[in-house]
Amino acid sequence: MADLWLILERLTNLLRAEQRAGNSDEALQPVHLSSLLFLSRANRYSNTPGGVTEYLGATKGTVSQSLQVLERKGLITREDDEKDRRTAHLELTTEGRLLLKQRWPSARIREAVAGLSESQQQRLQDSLRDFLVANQRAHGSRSFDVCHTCSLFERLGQGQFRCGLTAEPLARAETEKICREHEPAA
Amino acid sequence: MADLWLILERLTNLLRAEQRAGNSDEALQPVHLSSLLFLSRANRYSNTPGGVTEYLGATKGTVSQSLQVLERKGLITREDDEKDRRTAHLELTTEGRLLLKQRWPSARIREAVAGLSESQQQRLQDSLRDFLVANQRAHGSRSFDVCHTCSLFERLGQGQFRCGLTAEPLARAETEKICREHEPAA
DNA sequence: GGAAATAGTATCGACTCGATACCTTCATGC
DNA sequence: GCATGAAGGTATCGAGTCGATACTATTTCC
Repeated sequence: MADLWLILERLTNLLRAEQRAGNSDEALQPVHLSSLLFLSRANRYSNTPGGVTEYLGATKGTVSQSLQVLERKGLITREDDEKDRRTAHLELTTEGRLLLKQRWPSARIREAVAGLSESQQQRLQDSLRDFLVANQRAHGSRSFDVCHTCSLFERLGQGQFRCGLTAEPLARAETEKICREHEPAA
Repeated sequence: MADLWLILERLTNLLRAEQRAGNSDEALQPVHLSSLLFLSRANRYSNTPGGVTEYLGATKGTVSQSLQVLERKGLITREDDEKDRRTAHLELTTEGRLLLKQRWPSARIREAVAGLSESQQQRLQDSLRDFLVANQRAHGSRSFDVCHTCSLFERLGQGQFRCGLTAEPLARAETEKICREHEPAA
């Protein structure tokens, strides 16, 4: 299956080039866009510098710098955690949200996907998910999936939900967000 | 199909983190690895600074610098073109070939793929190819495929081949390489 | 209450990256 | 021919990534 590796390689270069393109005014790097995207969907356990670090797979020093850039540009805000004073929670500003909406997904990617039939899109999505799951199994890496698909997610009935890890109640909106502690079902 | 974009995004971050990891001695950036990979498979029309530039989708200035780094590290050599004195052909040194062999594809990616069944692998490969073709159709971007699958490739019989674009004869080994001028069949 | 783990920042050097300016060499028109 | 423009590259600048190392402040564990 030597070809598969080549295709994966070509795909990443292509998507990355796509992310870099269309940077009219602000000089946003791919990593900035990815960070904004992650933060816009991360739940309260994950929207921290550490969460972004795990998601991107970079070192915490590097991510710390990138987040400072985003803050300086007015795209995110930082709010100290109430309980753990070492960390902080990052939220997109209105400006950050607008920028993300304009830039992601890129027009070119959107058009390329639109060029596929419904069934091709579904097959692509399923295949990629297979791959992510295989990678997660092989290396125990984080799955970074939405809260309510987690094996630790608990339905208490009457529209009440709870996280089995922290034992804290979860608001409905929260259950749709990405969690860094997500455990896929066996 | 909002999920598909998210998965693509997650995949690129993952693959990129993979490429960055496992940099023991040499501090090779993902872009360096991609360049080496491309050059190791590019035919004589494509193993130039311009070819790498198109493949990576970066600007020629940026690529020029990266190639200087690779040359300084002794991973590639440069040989002036005989006919067009403006350009040069880049080849991997023995050291470059060895390094590429060790680092690509990364052990983690290999293991993740190995965790998929034969049919899953095939489906993934087909799906990704669909996507690349769709992108190529939507934007007329280069397909960067191997010579002998090109619509301009000509079989002259008796093991003789020719490029319909340059009208030059092609050695058998050459027909297996990647060409920047590749045109997919309609 | 002290030691160790955790979350993050500060700083350094090599490198990416886009933009701009520039240099050769080739192609085209006349 | 020969000028003009196009094409392929390099040089340089500034902002930013990136890993490594060192550091600070908090929390957790015993």
